[in-house]
Amino acid sequence: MGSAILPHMPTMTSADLRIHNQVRLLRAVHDAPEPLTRASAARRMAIGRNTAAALVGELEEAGLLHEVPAESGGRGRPTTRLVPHPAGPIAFAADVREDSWTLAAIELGGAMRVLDTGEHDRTPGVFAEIREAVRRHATGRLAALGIAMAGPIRDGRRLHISHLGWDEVDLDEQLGADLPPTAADNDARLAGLAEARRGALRGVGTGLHFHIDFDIGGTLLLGGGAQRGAHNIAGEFGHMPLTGSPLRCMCGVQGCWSLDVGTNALMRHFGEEPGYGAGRGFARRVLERADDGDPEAARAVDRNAAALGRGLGALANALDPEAISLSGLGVDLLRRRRERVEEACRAGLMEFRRAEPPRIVEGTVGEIGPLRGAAEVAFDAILTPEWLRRRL
Amino acid sequence: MGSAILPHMPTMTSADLRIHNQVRLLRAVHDAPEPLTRASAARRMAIGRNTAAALVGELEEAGLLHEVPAESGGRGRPTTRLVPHPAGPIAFAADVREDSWTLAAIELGGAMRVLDTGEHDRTPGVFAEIREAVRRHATGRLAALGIAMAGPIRDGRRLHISHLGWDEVDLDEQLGADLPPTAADNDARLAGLAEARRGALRGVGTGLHFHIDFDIGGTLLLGGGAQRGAHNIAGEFGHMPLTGSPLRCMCGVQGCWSLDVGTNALMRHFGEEPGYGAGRGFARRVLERADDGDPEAARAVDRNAAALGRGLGALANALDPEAISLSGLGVDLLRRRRERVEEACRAGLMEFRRAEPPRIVEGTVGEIGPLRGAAEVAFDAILTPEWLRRRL
DNA sequence: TATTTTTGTTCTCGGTGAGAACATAACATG
DNA sequence: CATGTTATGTTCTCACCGAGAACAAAAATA
Repeated sequence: MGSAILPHMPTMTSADLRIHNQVRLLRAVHDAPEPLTRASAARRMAIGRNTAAALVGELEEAGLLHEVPAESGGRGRPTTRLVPHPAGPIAFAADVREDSWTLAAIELGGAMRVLDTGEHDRTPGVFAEIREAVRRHATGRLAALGIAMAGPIRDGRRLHISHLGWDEVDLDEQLGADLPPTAADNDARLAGLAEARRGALRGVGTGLHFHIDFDIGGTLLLGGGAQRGAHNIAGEFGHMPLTGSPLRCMCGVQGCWSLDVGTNALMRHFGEEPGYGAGRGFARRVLERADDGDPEAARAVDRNAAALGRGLGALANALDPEAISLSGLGVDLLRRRRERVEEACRAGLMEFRRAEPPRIVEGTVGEIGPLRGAAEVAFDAILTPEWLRRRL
Repeated sequence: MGSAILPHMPTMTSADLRIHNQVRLLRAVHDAPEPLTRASAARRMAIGRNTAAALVGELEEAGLLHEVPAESGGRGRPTTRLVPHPAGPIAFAADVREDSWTLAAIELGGAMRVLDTGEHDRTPGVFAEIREAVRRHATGRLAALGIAMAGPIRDGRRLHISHLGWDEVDLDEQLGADLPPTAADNDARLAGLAEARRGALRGVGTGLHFHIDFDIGGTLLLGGGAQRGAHNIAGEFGHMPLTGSPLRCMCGVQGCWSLDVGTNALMRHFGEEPGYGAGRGFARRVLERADDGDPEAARAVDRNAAALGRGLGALANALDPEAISLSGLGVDLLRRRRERVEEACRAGLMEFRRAEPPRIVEGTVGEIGPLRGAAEVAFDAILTPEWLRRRL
């Protein structure tokens, strides 16, 4: 009783109602774990089979959906599966790591195919490479582009990626004007969105996802969407002082959680200078040594895991998630030190929350989380009444 | 491009479309800063004047809206103001403080009238008093009840209020079954909701509100709604370790922000035992002495303000609010130490956020924030297609 | 071969909001 | 005081929608 967000209540005519239902059908096809038929779509959408038939007919006419004979499934009249139309919209998704990039194509329903990858010199010149790759692979079906970036993107277009030395890089300027509609977002957020749509947090009303690499970043997930904030730069949970570090962070603040969780913290434990690039190998070796019984490596991993748990507990007090998923190094920490993470989390929970702590789970989308999430935000731009009105 | 929350897309027929528009009109009347006319409602809703006339006619017939002659406003045919129907729904709102309670009635549009107040003995017996007061004042118009509580309410009905010694108090049990549909929520969250709907955060897409009394609690506000969490117990930002306190909090965790912000922190500064009741007077006297130049009182207020700002900075990194509003002691701290709060906030912001920090503003709803918020959640339950379908 | 099950197709019905045209009632101007 | 202007209200027609029922079709089962 009493929902968190006031429902969006747009102006609507009968024609708008039709578009509304066409979008619902496309969204249902896109999100369904297994292919839909007309009758199953009608049931899922609580509409008549006549209405479903009309919607499917119009979307096929518009080159958005297609029907192919379904495998025989027992008694009853044979039916068809609803699949992406051969001329239907395709989204490109790009994932920009700090020294490499990947471009993939995704169609309605989520099937993904990697088109191109490359390395880059850590300058904004990477966007020229991506632009070129998009141009090379684009067809008339290309409808939207999603881009995952390893850092915050203020207002959706101003990049601040401190470990690449980028400050106030303007994405629109870098990409130029001849790309399809483009949405860029932070890679940790997109990884979280991927878990919410197609991974460990599917169906979760309130969730948190954290990606741990050199440091930790994440996103608050609400009803299948990611909380972006006023300027699109929410999610920097790693830059909250949750574990009492006396050190100054490279973000400009003292005491960030990121100083205690992630590869940088492992490196610092051994007196190494935190940095990027070769650090991942270092973290891998620390984990291996800890597995092999090296006490100092074990201590470093213990502290990382405890710090992770402490922060998760604090965030659970504030945001009350049903589940928390982890990716990157978070999966490694969880597999090796689940009890320690959960114990530290529990210690950070207010007394009355301890009987029912949030579930802490491994993300299931894996390393393609940012790419998968970029695909989802591209399709979010497609599966709208506005886009469909222009297409019909 | 790409909204945070996936839009809710319900099944809809022509009849549903009508109900949809009737709800939109009622919501518009409820939320408008000044009374609407038919023509202004039509403009605001982007519908024809004929449709507006039909909607108004049906809602008048249903006893939900009424038209009274509007004051003459220049040239043009005289029109009418849309006002609550004399037989229209009324919401009751109750605010339960730790030793007193208030009951008020609110009609569509937000006009509020206090019906009853009382003191209570800090036991759940207060609910019998409220039940009795509701019964005494109820008429056939009573449609919903909202209740503000000074503590978390798990799953909307299980109360945990540590400073009253309540643990696992079941609200449904306490209230009985013969009240109208009831929504209970935390007072800090309801105060935030009040600011979002009718106060300092009106129109803000992403906001934070904090209420400071003995400690600090708040809520994340998104699109006019409050983020509740999986079990309705989000918002305990005060129980995150944002300011490095070594102390153990009464919530069961070490290092909570609430140990450094609020009346309890002021009391502790002077070696007083944190507690409730008389503490507010103590806080008032500390503020007055600080105003009068007492150096120790000034130091205590300085530290409180600095701790407040530090925590706000950390939360701004994580949640990226456009604005942050404060109530209770927060208004006092802001008025006296705005520079200190803002400076500490800025120091806690990541470097690239400092050019555009979130606005920090005084809440404008005032002490009736929780009551006003309780009224809003009660009306959220009324202004729905489901409620309207039953009513028509 | 007949029956059952599931899905597809056709038809009619009643709902909606839009837009245009006209009507009404005020105020401003000459 | 008459006329024109402005803003709103009312009426009418139109074209859109989805629902529900009935019937048709194509499979599997008995």
